[in-house]
Amino acid sequence: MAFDREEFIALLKSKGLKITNQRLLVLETLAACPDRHLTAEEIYENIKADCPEIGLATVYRTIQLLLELHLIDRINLDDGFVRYEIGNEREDGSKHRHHHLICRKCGKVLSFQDDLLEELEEKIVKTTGFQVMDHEVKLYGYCKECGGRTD
Amino acid sequence: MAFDREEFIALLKSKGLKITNQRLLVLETLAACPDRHLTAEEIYENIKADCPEIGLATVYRTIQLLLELHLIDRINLDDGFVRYEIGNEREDGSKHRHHHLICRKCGKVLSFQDDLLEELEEKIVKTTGFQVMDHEVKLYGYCKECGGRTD
DNA sequence: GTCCATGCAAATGATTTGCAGTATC
DNA sequence: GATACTGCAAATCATTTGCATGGAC
Repeated sequence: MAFDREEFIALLKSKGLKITNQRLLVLETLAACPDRHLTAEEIYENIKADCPEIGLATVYRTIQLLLELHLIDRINLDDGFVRYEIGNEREDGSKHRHHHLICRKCGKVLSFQDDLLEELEEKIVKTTGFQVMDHEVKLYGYCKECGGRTD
Repeated sequence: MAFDREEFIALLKSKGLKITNQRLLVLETLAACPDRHLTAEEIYENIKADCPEIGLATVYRTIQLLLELHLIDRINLDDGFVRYEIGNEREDGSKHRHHHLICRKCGKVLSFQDDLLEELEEKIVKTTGFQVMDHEVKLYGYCKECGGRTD
């Protein structure tokens, strides 16, 4: 899952958008690093290896496009950089966003999947009438390697 | 809780920091709107009513200071602005951060408190060895008033 | 009086935008 | 061949910083 080149091309076509090498490269770069969380600058640097003429503005414009197509997600780890990762919707189309464990010492980011929040979402609908469609969870702490806190 | 002027003054003194009107005003402004989530610019505009000579840079510097003192929290609702709110630690000093419900239609932000995540945190320690110290949860959806989704 | 804090203006840095050239359809 | 997309450079906008003045202790 995650990235199907033909599917992406078909999607672009169906929207009347052009298939360009740059668009393929940006999505491929994000698909190639499902565990890393790349900044726009990192995506740009990665692509420049294969395609030195690409411009940073194009990377930003493509990211915008991919966000609108719901192919990628934006993550903000509050380290001053916005990051992006390939999206993962469930077969039924509902979001199955995974969450992030952020190490306060080394900055490493681990991902985990958990649907524990469904219980919480139900509770919220009952008490506030707010309909929850999506959620984002960030957990801050210390990874196994960094262990002892140094706050 | 939330804001005690005398306590704040004592804290500044104990750190060798000076008590200035600007510092008091920034913290008072945040304490006065516990439910709103103000941007630096909004805090600045609010204070200018009482104290027109205050500079935006001072607001930013004071926010930085208050974050370091753990008196306020930073929230990022991904609307392009970073927001701040008065902190609320529990008596035992542990964090009791509340979470945010963000309406995709009107942009309203509701807060809620819930410790449901403690269960999840335990699970994470067991499976990954990651020690969770703090967490942040954002739930996106539609508030009671906006009801029907318009995605 | 000392030194920290402030205000202003200039600097920074991520992201965006205008525009002319280029590639896709 | 028309038009959407790209690359470049300039513009933008939140936030930070340098520096001289002002205020707290």
